[in-house]
Amino acid sequence: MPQSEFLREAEARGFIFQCTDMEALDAAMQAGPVAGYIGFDPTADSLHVGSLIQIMMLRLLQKHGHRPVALLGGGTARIGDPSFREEARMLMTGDTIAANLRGIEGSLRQYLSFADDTTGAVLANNADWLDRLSYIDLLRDVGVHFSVNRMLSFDSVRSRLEREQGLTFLEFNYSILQSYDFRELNRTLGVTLQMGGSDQWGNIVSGIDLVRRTDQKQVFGLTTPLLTTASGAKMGKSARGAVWLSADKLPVFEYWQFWRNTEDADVGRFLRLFTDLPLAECDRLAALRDAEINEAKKILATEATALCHGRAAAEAAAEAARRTFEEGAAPADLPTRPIPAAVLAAGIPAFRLFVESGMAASNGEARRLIRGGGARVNDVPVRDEGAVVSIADLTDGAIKLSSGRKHHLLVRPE
RNA sequence: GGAGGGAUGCCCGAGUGGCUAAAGGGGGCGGACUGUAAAUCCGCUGGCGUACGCCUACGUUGGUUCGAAUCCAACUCCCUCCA
Repeated sequence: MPQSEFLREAEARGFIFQCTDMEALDAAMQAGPVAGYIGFDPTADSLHVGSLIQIMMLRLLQKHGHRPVALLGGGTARIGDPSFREEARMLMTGDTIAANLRGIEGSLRQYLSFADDTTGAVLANNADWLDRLSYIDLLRDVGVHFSVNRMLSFDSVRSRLEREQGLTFLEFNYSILQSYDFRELNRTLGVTLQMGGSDQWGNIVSGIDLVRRTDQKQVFGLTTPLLTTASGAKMGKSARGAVWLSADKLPVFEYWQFWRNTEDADVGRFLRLFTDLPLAECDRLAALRDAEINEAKKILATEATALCHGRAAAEAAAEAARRTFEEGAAPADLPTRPIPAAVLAAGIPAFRLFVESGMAASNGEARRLIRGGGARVNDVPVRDEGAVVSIADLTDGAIKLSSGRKHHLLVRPE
């Protein structure tokens, strides 16, 4: 049982999967502040829920008086991590990467304090050092410490070799660069801990070896479990794609809904991982049964959303959900879509309105939705495929469109 | 350099001349049940059109044929074995 505050809470909340040397790390954390880092690949212009456990881990680190370092892989993004991927990742251009870095930074700032003090978070970009590397120097300095035999034995590499897809030399080098990152952060920022998902174990251990061999220093690795939902699905996918942390890519209301729809069996685990609520409170909420657990889910949703988008936005989402689902009303804060008043005046077929408003991807999809009985206008099912919507359907200046039970939108003439 | 195998819809994967917008599964969407859960069951799942219909699609380009995802040729990429 660890003694340091950070490790104790991290363990109790379910953040820890494996540690390279729990006792020594525990001792180091009791002795003084530790700087720990996690790498984020800028593969999109926003992080998503799949990375959230890592962000929360950095947050926890900061809470207990240590320094979190977020490393953005601006350099390694140009290679792509082969770990457990079926195919080589697409190579990205510099412009794309730069735009992605900006988006990710915005999310990180929500969760971490970048204040200028001993626990202030630091944002690093490995492009700052990787871009300057000279190939020969790298081989002589770092390459000699890597055993190909050993690299081949890593699950991540082996699985790719056994597959038909193969593995390019480019990807094979990812682990070397990640190791180099660790050493670089250790040298410049005194970082002695790398954290990451359990799939990063091999890469993390490689970095630790490198630091020990070249700098004769002990550094640590700590991994989080791979998160799946209780029914086995990958965490972080919602009905409509990835659950983004950026409000530009996923409305706050949808983000709140994602957490609200957590499976019963996951409520306790998610409360502990993704909210700041005290453990005792998490346990109490998770113990609720049947319909009562819905209250726990609402708290989970509001707390998790508050961390990401701010308390006010989270409360607003909760209220919008309450009115939509518990009162069946059409509140003003549902997503709204403008439509030219003239179009509405002339009357528009319902299926077309669903397409225009973005509720359906094509006329065919909208028709199927109607045929399947899932389309509603102002909460009245659309029975007839040829039904026409017009000004007569305006209610309080808008028309409510629904696709299924959970997706609603207001169309407002302008 | 040589020999062989492969490329099918969002994904996996059948299909070896017309009955194929293409089996089956997964995923997704909708419905029922419920608690805005899970599990289960049912329907739908290329685009356009109210519809008999039209268009696009089985790696690329050409060809054979009344007719091709299916046959032929060349090309591209991937895999396996040999050198």
